[in-house]
Amino acid sequence: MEFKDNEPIYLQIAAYVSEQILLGKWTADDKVPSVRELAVALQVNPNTVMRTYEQLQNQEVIYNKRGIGFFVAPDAVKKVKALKKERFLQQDLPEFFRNLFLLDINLDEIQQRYEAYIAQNLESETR
Amino acid sequence: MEFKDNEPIYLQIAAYVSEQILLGKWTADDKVPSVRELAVALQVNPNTVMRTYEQLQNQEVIYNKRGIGFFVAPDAVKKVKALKKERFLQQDLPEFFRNLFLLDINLDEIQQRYEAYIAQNLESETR
Amino acid sequence: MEFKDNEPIYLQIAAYVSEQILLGKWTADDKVPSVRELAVALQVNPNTVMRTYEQLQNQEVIYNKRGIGFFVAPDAVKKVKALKKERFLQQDLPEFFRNLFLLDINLDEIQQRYEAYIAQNLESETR
Amino acid sequence: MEFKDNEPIYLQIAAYVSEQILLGKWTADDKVPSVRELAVALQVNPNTVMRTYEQLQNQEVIYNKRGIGFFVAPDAVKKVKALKKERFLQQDLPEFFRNLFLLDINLDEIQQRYEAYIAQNLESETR
DNA sequence: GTGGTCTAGACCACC
DNA sequence: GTGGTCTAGACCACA
Repeated sequence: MEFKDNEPIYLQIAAYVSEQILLGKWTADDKVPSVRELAVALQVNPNTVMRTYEQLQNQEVIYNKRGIGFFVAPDAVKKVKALKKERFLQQDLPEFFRNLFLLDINLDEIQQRYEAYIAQNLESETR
Repeated sequence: MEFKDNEPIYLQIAAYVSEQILLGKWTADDKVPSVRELAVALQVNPNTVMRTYEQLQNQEVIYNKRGIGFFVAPDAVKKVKALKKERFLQQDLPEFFRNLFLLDINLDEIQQRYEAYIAQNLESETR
Repeated sequence: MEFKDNEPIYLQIAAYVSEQILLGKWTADDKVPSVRELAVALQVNPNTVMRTYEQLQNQEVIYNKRGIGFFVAPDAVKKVKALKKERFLQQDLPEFFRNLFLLDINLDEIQQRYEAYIAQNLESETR
Repeated sequence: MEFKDNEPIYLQIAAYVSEQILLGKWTADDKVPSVRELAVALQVNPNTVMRTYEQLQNQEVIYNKRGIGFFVAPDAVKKVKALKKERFLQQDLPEFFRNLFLLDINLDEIQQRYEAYIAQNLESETR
Protein backbone atom coordinates (compact mmCIF):
# COMPACT_ATOMS: atom_id res chain seq x y z
CA MET A 1 0.00 0.00 0.00
CA GLU A 2 1.26 3.39 -0.96
CA PHE A 3 0.24 6.55 0.77
CA LYS A 4 -0.73 9.91 -0.57
CA ASP A 5 1.37 12.56 1.03
CA ASN A 6 -1.28 15.16 1.47
CA GLU A 7 -3.20 13.17 4.06
CA PRO A 8 -2.02 11.76 7.39
CA ILE A 9 -1.01 8.15 7.05
CA TYR A 10 -3.03 7.06 10.04
CA LEU A 11 -6.17 8.42 8.42
CA GLN A 12 -5.43 6.68 5.17
CA ILE A 13 -5.07 3.43 7.09
CA ALA A 14 -8.33 4.13 8.88
CA ALA A 15 -10.00 4.62 5.52
CA TYR A 16 -8.51 1.35 4.36
CA VAL A 17 -9.81 -0.53 7.38
CA SER A 18 -13.21 1.10 7.03
CA GLU A 19 -13.41 -0.01 3.44
CA GLN A 20 -12.58 -3.57 4.32
CA ILE A 21 -15.50 -3.51 6.68
CA LEU A 22 -17.76 -1.81 4.18
CA LEU A 23 -16.85 -4.37 1.56
CA GLY A 24 -17.71 -7.12 4.01
CA LYS A 25 -14.23 -8.58 4.12
CA TRP A 26 -13.98 -8.06 7.83
CA THR A 27 -17.32 -8.57 9.51
CA ALA A 28 -18.91 -8.13 12.91
CA ASP A 29 -16.82 -9.43 15.81
CA ASP A 30 -13.96 -10.46 13.52
CA LYS A 31 -10.56 -9.76 14.94
CA VAL A 32 -8.72 -7.13 12.95
CA PRO A 33 -4.97 -7.53 12.42
CA SER A 34 -2.86 -6.77 15.45
CA VAL A 35 -1.14 -3.42 15.59
CA ARG A 36 2.25 -4.95 15.01
CA GLU A 37 1.02 -7.21 12.25
CA LEU A 38 -0.58 -4.41 10.28
CA ALA A 39 2.40 -2.13 10.91
CA VAL A 40 4.72 -4.67 9.36
CA ALA A 41 2.39 -5.33 6.45
CA LEU A 42 2.03 -1.63 5.67
CA GLN A 43 5.62 -0.78 6.52
CA VAL A 44 4.75 1.92 8.96
CA ASN A 45 5.52 2.63 12.55
CA PRO A 46 3.34 0.69 15.01
CA ASN A 47 2.47 3.98 16.68
CA THR A 48 0.84 5.04 13.45
CA VAL A 49 -1.38 1.97 13.33
CA MET A 50 -2.13 2.40 17.01
CA ARG A 51 -3.36 5.87 16.24
CA THR A 52 -5.58 4.49 13.50
CA TYR A 53 -7.15 2.01 15.87
CA GLU A 54 -7.68 4.65 18.53
CA GLN A 55 -9.46 6.74 15.96
CA LEU A 56 -11.64 3.87 14.83
CA GLN A 57 -12.34 2.96 18.41
CA ASN A 58 -13.48 6.50 19.12
CA GLN A 59 -15.80 6.23 16.15
CA GLU A 60 -17.03 2.94 17.63
CA VAL A 61 -16.15 1.12 14.44
CA ILE A 62 -13.91 -1.31 16.31
CA TYR A 63 -13.72 -2.26 19.96
CA ASN A 64 -10.92 -3.52 22.14
CA LYS A 65 -10.59 -6.67 24.20
CA ARG A 66 -7.67 -5.97 26.45
CA GLY A 67 -4.76 -8.27 25.87
CA ILE A 68 -6.43 -9.90 22.92
CA GLY A 69 -6.87 -7.33 20.21
CA PHE A 70 -9.30 -5.16 18.33
CA PHE A 71 -12.56 -6.44 16.87
CA VAL A 72 -15.09 -5.18 14.37
CA ALA A 73 -18.08 -3.64 16.14
CA PRO A 74 -21.46 -5.27 15.54
CA ASP A 75 -22.89 -2.19 13.84
CA ALA A 76 -19.62 -1.21 12.22
CA VAL A 77 -21.01 -1.12 8.70
CA LYS A 78 -23.75 1.27 9.70
CA LYS A 79 -21.32 3.51 11.59
CA VAL A 80 -18.82 3.64 8.77
CA LYS A 81 -21.46 4.33 6.20
CA ALA A 82 -22.96 7.15 8.24
CA LEU A 83 -19.61 8.80 8.84
CA LYS A 84 -18.55 8.43 5.25
CA LYS A 85 -21.82 9.69 3.88
CA GLU A 86 -21.82 12.75 6.06
CA ARG A 87 -18.35 13.76 4.97
CA PHE A 88 -19.25 13.07 1.39
CA LEU A 89 -22.33 15.25 1.40
CA GLN A 90 -20.98 18.03 3.57
CA GLN A 91 -17.50 18.38 2.16
CA ASP A 92 -16.69 16.36 -0.90
CA LEU A 93 -19.80 17.05 -2.90
CA PRO A 94 -19.79 20.86 -2.68
CA GLU A 95 -16.14 20.94 -3.66
CA PHE A 96 -16.86 18.51 -6.45
CA PHE A 97 -19.61 20.74 -7.79
CA ARG A 98 -17.41 23.79 -7.54
CA ASN A 99 -14.79 22.03 -9.62
CA LEU A 100 -17.34 21.04 -12.22
CA PHE A 101 -18.40 24.64 -12.43
CA LEU A 102 -14.93 26.18 -12.56
CA LEU A 103 -13.55 23.65 -15.00
CA ASP A 104 -16.68 23.76 -17.07
CA ILE A 105 -17.17 20.03 -16.99
CA ASN A 106 -20.47 18.53 -17.89
CA LEU A 107 -22.19 15.89 -15.80
CA ASP A 108 -22.56 13.79 -18.94
CA GLU A 109 -18.80 13.51 -19.14
CA ILE A 110 -18.73 12.40 -15.53
CA GLN A 111 -21.34 9.79 -16.32
CA GLN A 112 -19.21 8.34 -19.08
CA ARG A 113 -16.13 8.26 -16.94
CA TYR A 114 -18.08 6.62 -14.19
CA GLU A 115 -19.22 3.82 -16.44
CA ALA A 116 -15.64 3.27 -17.53
CA TYR A 117 -14.57 3.28 -13.92
CA ILE A 118 -17.18 0.75 -12.93
CA ALA A 119 -16.33 -1.55 -15.81
CA GLN A 120 -12.71 -1.43 -14.86
CA ASN A 121 -13.05 -1.87 -11.14
CA LEU A 122 -16.04 -4.04 -10.39
CA GLU A 123 -14.37 -7.37 -10.78
CA SER A 124 -11.12 -6.43 -9.05
CA GLU A 125 -13.12 -4.94 -6.20
CA THR A 126 -14.91 -8.15 -5.40
CA ARG A 127 -11.84 -10.30 -5.82
CA MET B 1 -11.86 35.97 3.73
CA GLU B 2 -11.90 33.24 6.30
CA PHE B 3 -9.61 30.27 6.25
CA LYS B 4 -10.20 26.61 6.88
CA ASP B 5 -7.72 25.31 9.36
CA ASN B 6 -7.07 21.93 7.80
CA GLU B 7 -5.31 23.42 4.80
CA PRO B 8 -2.33 25.77 4.82
CA ILE B 9 -3.37 29.37 4.51
CA TYR B 10 -0.90 30.11 1.76
CA LEU B 11 -2.47 27.38 -0.38
CA GLN B 12 -5.94 28.66 0.27
CA ILE B 13 -4.79 32.08 -0.87
CA ALA B 14 -3.24 30.50 -3.95
CA ALA B 15 -6.54 28.82 -4.71
CA TYR B 16 -8.29 32.14 -4.22
CA VAL B 17 -5.97 33.94 -6.62
CA SER B 18 -6.28 31.12 -9.14
CA GLU B 19 -10.04 31.38 -9.02
CA GLN B 20 -9.95 35.10 -9.56
CA ILE B 21 -7.97 34.42 -12.70
CA LEU B 22 -10.23 31.58 -13.76
CA LEU B 23 -13.29 33.75 -13.29
CA GLY B 24 -11.69 36.44 -15.41
CA LYS B 25 -11.57 39.02 -12.67
CA TRP B 26 -7.81 39.35 -12.99
CA THR B 27 -6.64 38.98 -16.54
CA ALA B 28 -3.42 38.61 -18.52
CA ASP B 29 -0.68 41.07 -17.56
CA ASP B 30 -2.80 42.62 -14.84
CA LYS B 31 -0.87 43.48 -11.74
CA VAL B 32 -1.96 41.39 -8.80
CA PRO B 33 -2.07 43.05 -5.38
CA SER B 34 1.33 43.64 -3.85
CA VAL B 35 2.45 41.26 -1.17
CA ARG B 36 1.90 43.78 1.60
CA GLU B 37 -1.37 44.96 0.19
CA LEU B 38 -2.90 41.49 0.00
CA ALA B 39 -1.48 40.64 3.41
CA VAL B 40 -3.31 43.56 4.95
CA ALA B 41 -6.50 42.79 3.05
CA LEU B 42 -6.51 39.15 4.14
CA GLN B 43 -5.15 39.92 7.59
CA VAL B 44 -2.23 37.55 7.31
CA ASN B 45 1.49 37.98 7.56
CA PRO B 46 3.25 39.26 4.42
CA ASN B 47 5.47 36.19 4.50
CA THR B 48 2.42 34.03 4.02
CA VAL B 49 1.34 35.91 0.93
CA MET B 50 4.92 35.86 -0.28
CA ARG B 51 4.81 32.11 -0.08
CA THR B 52 1.62 32.03 -2.09
CA TYR B 53 3.16 34.15 -4.80
CA GLU B 54 6.31 32.02 -4.91
CA GLN B 55 4.10 29.00 -5.43
CA LEU B 56 2.10 30.63 -8.19
CA GLN B 57 5.27 31.89 -9.82
CA ASN B 58 6.69 28.36 -9.85
CA GLN B 59 3.50 27.23 -11.52
CA GLU B 60 3.97 30.06 -14.02
CA VAL B 61 0.58 31.45 -13.19
CA ILE B 62 2.06 34.82 -12.28
CA TYR B 63 5.36 36.42 -13.15
CA ASN B 64 7.49 39.06 -11.56
CA LYS B 65 8.66 42.44 -12.76
CA ARG B 66 11.43 43.31 -10.41
CA GLY B 67 10.76 46.27 -8.20
CA ILE B 68 7.28 46.61 -9.63
CA GLY B 69 5.22 43.62 -8.62
CA PHE B 70 3.63 40.38 -9.72
CA PHE B 71 1.54 40.09 -12.84
CA VAL B 72 -0.88 37.57 -14.27
CA ALA B 73 0.87 35.42 -16.83
CA PRO B 74 -0.44 35.65 -20.40
CA ASP B 75 -1.52 32.01 -20.42
CA ALA B 76 -2.48 31.94 -16.76
CA VAL B 77 -6.03 30.73 -17.37
CA LYS B 78 -4.73 27.80 -19.40
CA LYS B 79 -2.13 26.97 -16.75
CA VAL B 80 -4.57 27.13 -13.87
CA LYS B 81 -7.13 25.09 -15.72
CA ALA B 82 -4.57 22.44 -16.63
CA LEU B 83 -3.31 22.16 -13.06
CA LYS B 84 -6.77 22.09 -11.61
CA LYS B 85 -8.06 19.61 -14.14
CA GLU B 86 -5.19 17.25 -13.65
CA ARG B 87 -5.71 17.12 -9.92
CA PHE B 88 -9.41 16.70 -10.47
CA LEU B 89 -9.07 13.80 -12.86
CA GLN B 90 -6.19 12.08 -11.11
CA GLN B 91 -7.27 12.44 -7.52
CA ASP B 92 -10.69 13.87 -6.91
CA LEU B 93 -12.63 11.93 -9.48
CA PRO B 94 -11.40 8.43 -8.60
CA GLU B 95 -12.10 9.09 -4.97
CA PHE B 96 -15.48 10.47 -5.88
CA PHE B 97 -16.33 7.37 -7.86
CA ARG B 98 -15.09 5.16 -5.07
CA ASN B 99 -17.39 6.94 -2.68
CA LEU B 100 -20.34 6.56 -5.02
CA PHE B 101 -19.59 2.88 -5.20
CA LEU B 102 -19.02 2.31 -1.51
CA LEU B 103 -21.95 4.38 -0.40
CA ASP B 104 -24.15 3.00 -3.13
CA ILE B 105 -25.17 6.40 -4.41
CA ASN B 106 -26.70 6.78 -7.81
CA LEU B 107 -25.53 9.35 -10.33
CA ASP B 108 -29.11 10.48 -10.73
CA GLU B 109 -29.11 11.67 -7.16
CA ILE B 110 -25.89 13.59 -7.82
CA GLN B 111 -27.52 15.18 -10.84
CA GLN B 112 -30.41 16.46 -8.77
CA ARG B 113 -28.12 17.86 -6.12
CA TYR B 114 -26.01 19.52 -8.80
CA GLU B 115 -29.01 21.33 -10.25
CA ALA B 116 -29.89 22.56 -6.80
CA TYR B 117 -26.30 23.69 -6.29
CA ILE B 118 -26.25 25.56 -9.58
CA ALA B 119 -29.53 27.28 -8.88
CA GLN B 120 -28.25 28.39 -5.54
CA ASN B 121 -24.83 29.61 -6.62
CA LEU B 122 -25.02 30.96 -10.12
CA GLU B 123 -26.04 34.48 -9.30
CA SER B 124 -23.67 34.91 -6.37
CA GLU B 125 -20.78 33.57 -8.45
CA THR B 126 -21.13 36.11 -11.20
CA ARG B 127 -21.64 39.01 -8.90
CA MET C 1 30.85 27.19 7.11
CA GLU C 2 30.93 30.83 6.17
CA PHE C 3 28.56 32.45 3.76
CA LYS C 4 29.09 34.92 0.99
CA ASP C 5 26.70 37.79 1.33
CA ASN C 6 25.89 38.27 -2.31
CA GLU C 7 24.01 35.00 -2.56
CA PRO C 8 21.07 33.84 -0.42
CA ILE C 9 22.21 31.64 2.42
CA TYR C 10 19.62 29.00 1.67
CA LEU C 11 20.98 28.59 -1.84
CA GLN C 12 24.53 28.34 -0.57
CA ILE C 13 23.41 25.59 1.75
CA ALA C 14 21.66 23.88 -1.13
CA ALA C 15 24.88 24.03 -3.12
CA TYR C 16 26.74 22.61 -0.14
CA VAL C 17 24.33 19.70 0.22
CA SER C 18 24.44 19.06 -3.51
CA GLU C 19 28.20 18.91 -3.42
CA GLN C 20 28.19 16.45 -0.56
CA ILE C 21 26.03 14.22 -2.70
CA LEU C 22 28.14 14.79 -5.79
CA LEU C 23 31.28 13.93 -3.85
CA GLY C 24 29.63 10.75 -2.63
CA LYS C 25 29.75 11.71 1.01
CA TRP C 26 26.00 11.38 1.33
CA THR C 27 24.63 8.64 -0.82
CA ALA C 28 21.30 7.23 -2.03
CA ASP C 29 18.69 6.81 0.70
CA ASP C 30 20.99 8.22 3.35
CA LYS C 31 19.26 10.44 5.82
CA VAL C 32 20.43 14.01 5.57
CA PRO C 33 20.78 16.01 8.77
CA SER C 34 17.48 17.08 10.26
CA VAL C 35 16.44 20.66 9.74
CA ARG C 36 17.19 21.63 13.32
CA GLU C 37 20.44 19.71 13.39
CA LEU C 38 21.84 21.36 10.29
CA ALA C 39 20.58 24.74 11.45
CA VAL C 40 22.58 24.42 14.64
CA ALA C 41 25.66 23.15 12.82
CA LEU C 42 25.61 26.00 10.32
CA GLN C 43 24.45 28.55 12.87
CA VAL C 44 21.46 29.67 10.88
CA ASN C 45 17.77 29.75 11.57
CA PRO C 46 15.88 26.47 11.08
CA ASN C 47 13.58 28.23 8.62
CA THR C 48 16.53 28.91 6.39
CA VAL C 49 17.51 25.25 6.28
CA MET C 50 13.87 24.35 5.76
CA ARG C 51 13.87 26.54 2.72
CA THR C 52 16.94 24.78 1.41
CA TYR C 53 15.32 21.41 1.83
CA GLU C 54 12.12 22.55 0.13
CA GLN C 55 14.20 23.64 -2.81
CA LEU C 56 16.10 20.38 -2.99
CA GLN C 57 12.89 18.44 -2.63
CA ASN C 58 11.38 20.33 -5.56
CA GLN C 59 14.43 19.43 -7.58
CA GLU C 60 13.91 15.81 -6.49
CA VAL C 61 17.38 15.67 -5.04
CA ILE C 62 16.06 14.69 -1.63
CA TYR C 63 12.75 13.21 -0.57
CA ASN C 64 10.79 13.19 2.63
CA LYS C 65 9.66 10.43 4.90
CA ARG C 66 7.03 12.02 7.03
CA GLY C 67 7.90 12.31 10.66
CA ILE C 68 11.33 10.81 10.02
CA GLY C 69 13.32 13.20 7.92
CA PHE C 70 14.77 13.94 4.51
CA PHE C 71 16.70 11.39 2.50
CA VAL C 72 18.97 11.46 -0.51
CA ALA C 73 17.00 10.48 -3.61
CA PRO C 74 18.14 7.31 -5.38
CA ASP C 75 19.11 9.21 -8.52
CA ALA C 76 20.26 12.30 -6.68
CA VAL C 77 23.73 12.31 -8.22
CA LYS C 78 22.25 12.21 -11.70
CA LYS C 79 19.77 14.96 -10.85
CA VAL C 80 22.37 17.23 -9.31
CA LYS C 81 24.76 16.70 -12.15
CA ALA C 82 22.09 17.41 -14.74
CA LEU C 83 21.00 20.61 -13.01
CA LYS C 84 24.54 21.78 -12.49
CA LYS C 85 25.62 20.92 -16.01
CA GLU C 86 22.71 22.69 -17.59
CA ARG C 87 23.45 25.89 -15.72
CA PHE C 88 27.10 25.53 -16.57
CA LEU C 89 26.55 25.08 -20.28
CA GLN C 90 23.73 27.57 -20.65
CA GLN C 91 25.01 30.35 -18.48
CA ASP C 92 28.51 30.00 -17.13
CA LEU C 93 30.26 28.80 -20.24
CA PRO C 94 28.98 31.45 -22.67
CA GLU C 95 29.91 34.16 -20.20
CA PHE C 96 33.28 32.54 -19.70
CA PHE C 97 33.93 32.52 -23.42
CA ARG C 98 32.79 36.09 -23.74
CA ASN C 99 35.29 37.06 -21.06
CA LEU C 100 38.08 35.20 -22.79
CA PHE C 101 37.23 37.04 -25.95
CA LEU C 102 36.86 40.49 -24.46
CA LEU C 103 39.92 40.20 -22.25
CA ASP C 104 41.92 38.57 -24.99
CA ILE C 105 42.94 35.62 -22.85
CA ASN C 106 44.27 32.49 -24.44
CA LEU C 107 43.00 29.02 -23.57
CA ASP C 108 46.60 27.94 -23.03
CA GLU C 109 46.83 30.32 -20.10
CA ILE C 110 43.66 28.84 -18.69
CA GLN C 111 45.13 25.37 -19.05
CA GLN C 112 48.16 26.32 -17.00
CA ARG C 113 46.08 27.90 -14.29
CA TYR C 114 43.86 24.83 -14.21
CA GLU C 115 46.79 22.53 -13.63
CA ALA C 116 47.93 24.75 -10.79
CA TYR C 117 44.41 24.71 -9.38
CA ILE C 118 44.20 20.94 -9.55
CA ALA C 119 47.58 20.50 -7.90
CA GLN C 120 46.52 22.77 -5.10
CA ASN C 121 43.08 21.34 -4.48
CA LEU C 122 43.08 17.65 -5.21
CA GLU C 123 44.26 16.44 -1.86
CA SER C 124 42.11 18.78 0.19
CA GLU C 125 39.06 17.85 -1.87
CA THR C 126 39.33 14.16 -1.20
CA ARG C 127 40.04 14.58 2.46
CA MET D 1 17.98 43.69 -24.65
CA GLU D 2 16.71 41.08 -22.27
CA PHE D 3 17.87 40.80 -18.72
CA LYS D 4 18.84 37.83 -16.64
CA ASP D 5 16.87 37.82 -13.46
CA ASN D 6 19.60 36.68 -11.14
CA GLU D 7 21.62 39.86 -11.52
CA PRO D 8 20.59 43.46 -10.89
CA ILE D 9 19.50 45.16 -14.07
CA TYR D 10 21.66 48.20 -13.46
CA LEU D 11 24.75 46.01 -13.33
CA GLN D 12 23.77 44.24 -16.51
CA ILE D 13 23.46 47.61 -18.18
CA ALA D 14 26.83 48.62 -16.78
CA ALA D 15 28.32 45.48 -18.26
CA TYR D 16 26.72 46.31 -21.57
CA VAL D 17 28.14 49.83 -21.58
CA SER D 18 31.54 48.54 -20.56
CA GLU D 19 31.53 46.12 -23.43
CA GLN D 20 30.67 48.81 -25.92
CA ILE D 21 33.73 50.65 -24.72
CA LEU D 22 35.89 47.55 -24.76
CA LEU D 23 34.79 46.79 -28.30
CA GLY D 24 35.73 50.30 -29.32
CA LYS D 25 32.24 51.31 -30.32
CA TRP D 26 32.21 54.15 -27.85
CA THR D 27 35.62 55.71 -27.53
CA ALA D 28 37.40 58.29 -25.38
CA ASP D 29 35.43 61.51 -24.79
CA ASP D 30 32.46 60.24 -26.77
CA LYS D 31 29.15 61.17 -25.27
CA VAL D 32 27.25 58.13 -24.06
CA PRO D 33 23.46 58.05 -24.52
CA SER D 34 21.54 60.25 -22.14
CA VAL D 35 19.90 58.60 -19.18
CA ARG D 36 16.44 59.06 -20.62
CA GLU D 37 17.47 57.95 -24.07
CA LEU D 38 19.01 54.72 -22.85
CA ALA D 39 16.13 54.10 -20.48
CA VAL D 40 13.66 54.26 -23.35
CA ALA D 41 15.83 52.09 -25.56
CA LEU D 42 16.20 49.40 -22.90
CA GLN D 43 12.66 49.80 -21.58
CA VAL D 44 13.74 50.35 -18.02
CA ASN D 45 13.17 53.02 -15.44
CA PRO D 46 15.45 56.05 -15.85
CA ASN D 47 16.47 55.64 -12.22
CA THR D 48 17.94 52.31 -13.14
CA VAL D 49 20.09 53.78 -15.89
CA MET D 50 21.07 56.60 -13.57
CA ARG D 51 22.30 54.03 -11.13
CA THR D 52 24.34 52.40 -13.86
CA TYR D 53 25.98 55.68 -14.74
CA GLU D 54 26.73 56.48 -11.12
CA GLN D 55 28.39 53.12 -10.81
CA LEU D 56 30.46 53.64 -13.94
CA GLN D 57 31.35 57.13 -12.80
CA ASN D 58 32.61 55.76 -9.50
CA GLN D 59 34.75 53.33 -11.42
CA GLU D 60 35.98 56.30 -13.46
CA VAL D 61 34.90 54.66 -16.66
CA ILE D 62 32.74 57.62 -17.59
CA TYR D 63 32.73 61.20 -16.38
CA ASN D 64 30.07 63.83 -16.16
CA LYS D 65 29.79 67.28 -17.65
CA ARG D 66 27.03 68.90 -15.72
CA GLY D 67 24.04 69.79 -17.82
CA ILE D 68 25.49 68.10 -20.87
CA GLY D 69 25.83 64.42 -20.19
CA PHE D 70 28.17 61.55 -19.51
CA PHE D 71 31.32 60.90 -21.52
CA VAL D 72 33.73 58.04 -21.95
CA ALA D 73 36.84 58.57 -19.82
CA PRO D 74 40.16 58.84 -21.67
CA ASP D 75 41.55 55.68 -20.09
CA ALA D 76 38.22 53.90 -19.98
CA VAL D 77 39.39 50.85 -21.89
CA LYS D 78 42.25 50.30 -19.47
CA LYS D 79 39.98 50.78 -16.48
CA VAL D 80 37.31 48.42 -17.75
CA LYS D 81 39.83 45.80 -18.69
CA ALA D 82 41.49 45.93 -15.29
CA LEU D 83 38.23 45.66 -13.41
CA LYS D 84 36.93 42.89 -15.61
CA LYS D 85 40.16 40.95 -15.44
CA GLU D 86 40.35 41.12 -11.70
CA ARG D 87 36.86 39.77 -11.26
CA PHE D 88 37.53 37.13 -13.83
CA LEU D 89 40.65 35.84 -12.13
CA GLN D 90 39.50 36.21 -8.55
CA GLN D 91 35.96 34.97 -8.83
CA ASP D 92 34.91 33.51 -12.14
CA LEU D 93 37.92 31.35 -12.80
CA PRO D 94 38.03 29.48 -9.46
CA GLU D 95 34.34 28.76 -9.71
CA PHE D 96 34.81 27.67 -13.30
CA PHE D 97 37.53 25.25 -12.28
CA ARG D 98 35.44 23.92 -9.45
CA ASN D 99 32.66 23.19 -11.90
CA LEU D 100 35.03 21.44 -14.27
CA PHE D 101 36.16 19.30 -11.39
CA LEU D 102 32.74 18.49 -9.97
CA LEU D 103 31.14 17.83 -13.33
CA ASP D 104 34.16 15.91 -14.52
CA ILE D 105 34.55 17.96 -17.67
CA ASN D 106 37.77 17.88 -19.60
CA LEU D 107 39.53 21.02 -20.81
CA ASP D 108 39.66 19.48 -24.25
CA GLU D 109 35.91 19.58 -24.41
CA ILE D 110 36.00 23.23 -23.42
CA GLN D 111 38.50 23.88 -26.19
CA GLN D 112 36.18 22.41 -28.76
CA ARG D 113 33.22 24.35 -27.51
CA TYR D 114 35.30 27.50 -27.54
CA GLU D 115 36.21 27.08 -31.18
CA ALA D 116 32.57 26.57 -32.02
CA TYR D 117 31.71 29.66 -30.02
CA ILE D 118 34.33 31.77 -31.77
CA ALA D 119 33.25 30.61 -35.19
CA GLN D 120 29.70 31.49 -34.41
CA ASN D 121 30.23 34.85 -32.77
CA LEU D 122 33.22 36.55 -34.35
CA GLU D 123 31.45 38.12 -37.28
CA SER D 124 28.34 39.18 -35.37
CA GLU D 125 30.56 40.66 -32.67
CA THR D 126 32.37 43.02 -35.00
CA ARG D 127 29.26 44.03 -36.85
C1' DG E 1 7.21 51.72 -3.73
C1' DT E 2 8.40 46.60 -4.83
C1' DG E 3 10.00 41.80 -3.67
C1' DG E 4 13.40 38.90 -1.01
C1' DT E 5 15.85 37.08 2.83
C1' DC E 6 16.58 36.13 7.46
C1' DT E 7 15.82 35.71 12.43
C1' DA E 8 13.39 34.50 16.61
C1' DG E 9 10.01 32.14 18.37
C1' DA E 10 5.78 29.84 18.65
C1' DC E 11 2.53 26.05 17.78
C1' DC E 12 0.99 22.03 15.51
C1' DA E 13 0.36 17.44 13.48
C1' DC E 14 2.51 13.44 12.70
C1' DC E 15 5.64 9.25 13.21
C1' DG F 1 11.90 13.05 17.54
C1' DT F 2 10.47 14.87 12.65
C1' DG F 3 8.79 18.44 9.25
C1' DG F 4 5.44 22.36 8.38
C1' DT F 5 3.15 26.63 8.98
C1' DC F 6 2.62 31.07 10.70
C1' DT F 7 3.63 35.47 12.95
C1' DA F 8 6.24 39.59 13.99
C1' DG F 9 9.62 42.25 12.80
C1' DA F 10 13.79 43.59 10.81
C1' DC F 11 16.88 44.81 6.98
C1' DC F 12 18.18 45.05 2.27
C1' DA F 13 18.61 45.71 -2.73
C1' DC F 14 16.27 47.15 -6.46
C1' DA F 15 13.14 49.97 -9.80
